[in-house]
Amino acid sequence: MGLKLLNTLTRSVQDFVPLDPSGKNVGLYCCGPTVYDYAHIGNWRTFVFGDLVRRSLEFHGYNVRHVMNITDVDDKIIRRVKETGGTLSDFTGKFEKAFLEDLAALQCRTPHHTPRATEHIPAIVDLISRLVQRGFAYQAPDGSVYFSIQKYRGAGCCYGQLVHLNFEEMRTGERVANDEYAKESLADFALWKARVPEDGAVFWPSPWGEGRPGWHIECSAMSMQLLGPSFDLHLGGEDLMFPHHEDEIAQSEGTGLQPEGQRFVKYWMHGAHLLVEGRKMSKSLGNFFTLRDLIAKGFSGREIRYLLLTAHYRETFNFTLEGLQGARSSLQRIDECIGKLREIAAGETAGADDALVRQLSKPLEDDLNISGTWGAVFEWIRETNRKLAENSILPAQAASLLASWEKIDGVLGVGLPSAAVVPAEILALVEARQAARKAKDFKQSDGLRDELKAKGWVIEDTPKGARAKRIA
RNA sequence: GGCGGGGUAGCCAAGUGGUAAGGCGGGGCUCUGCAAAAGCCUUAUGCGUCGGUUCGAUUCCGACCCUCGCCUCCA
Repeated sequence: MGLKLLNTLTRSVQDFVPLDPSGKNVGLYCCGPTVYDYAHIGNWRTFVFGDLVRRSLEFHGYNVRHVMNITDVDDKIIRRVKETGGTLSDFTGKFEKAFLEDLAALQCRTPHHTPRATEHIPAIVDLISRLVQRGFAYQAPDGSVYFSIQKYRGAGCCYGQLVHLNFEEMRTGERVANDEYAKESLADFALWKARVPEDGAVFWPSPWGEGRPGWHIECSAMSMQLLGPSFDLHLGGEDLMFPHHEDEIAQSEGTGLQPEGQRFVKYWMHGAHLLVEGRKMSKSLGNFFTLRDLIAKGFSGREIRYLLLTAHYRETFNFTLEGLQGARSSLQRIDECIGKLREIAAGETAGADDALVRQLSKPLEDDLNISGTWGAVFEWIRETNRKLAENSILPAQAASLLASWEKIDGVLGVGLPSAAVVPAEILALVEARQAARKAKDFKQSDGLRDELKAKGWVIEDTPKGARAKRIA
């Protein structure tokens, strides 16, 4: 069975069929960060979701080309650069670096390309020029260039495919008024923003005068440059459906570069937002966390990743600190079982158990039902523990189970627990305690146990002897 | 006002027209000198409320209540 995904374009779960006639290569574009600050846990949910999509595609044997943009110029960035007094690249470089570090901490596979908007100004200008030539864009009296929804629609193109908006009934609130430049129509959006004094040193030359790219254009320019005018998948948070992705479709398909009958993007996917402690994240509620905040509280990227991956990507997820504690316990349960299998396998290798791999991965095929896969994983863990308890697993079987888990973990990405290396000093204390126990000097042995605990190691007395385990 | 998600045990969360996965937490047990660790077992006659369809509904239909998101900063 193949992968099925919910396509926002059709609002239905569809079989995933790549555009590539050979059925092998897949182009994947994930809307990346705007680097004006550290990404928060809500942002991370979406990026981890993107990683799950990529890993799922790779699990199914596709050769994925994964692109994630770095938006390093926008209103917020310009404002903050001005406040800090540094240069644009110094400012954005810091947050871009942090972003990539955090992405790695969450055990996300690194995208093959992470293009920066500021390094693609020529491609952006070319794209806008083409839209102007084709009559879909115009320069307004304020010098900015806008995309005309009306002209686009007039040419028989459809605007409003991802969300069903009734433009006649749209509320024209403050935000609209604030964004009013000199557009011909309210729905038009900026492709090129004319330079204003507040921009400081942030501007580039263009056929329409000095200025900078609008919000959506960099994604169109960079995705089409790296993946072609028509590619397979485009992902983002649900809030990006409108206007960001809707506008991307318009300006990308407005170029007319797509092959006959092909869309800019075949499958659009959107990840739901999260709540933190049951409430919408906000700084004033004190439930606004960056990844760094959570790591400072003692949680690992791996634990955070696990928690973010416990719920289906299209459901609002309630992220809590209590949940993170639970994630730690759940992961330990997996680690214990894998650790025991490793001891039994003792370096032996074997092929994966295909039936088991299929059983665990099957739910994921249905629009990434990861909860179903976790359910299957834990059922398998329990069954394995039962066999482990009765000593009925042979080394070759253990090796095969490990190989199977490795395959599944290729999608889940929670990693295999690293083989524990117990320092000699700790080992000596464990042995001393064993000797004391043998001599029935329990006062001494309990003292040694306390000493080990103080050093961060807990003794695990098993029928096969004592063993030290680091306290998480 | 328009559009779109949700309401399943103490918490998190799947799922199905035929009688509720899984995780955390709790409880019990095994092991142990005692513990700890680990493991096993257990934990919803019930799926927002009220009606309807049906042999049968948590699942389909209708109404209502509550909640969240988007409607030009947004993951």
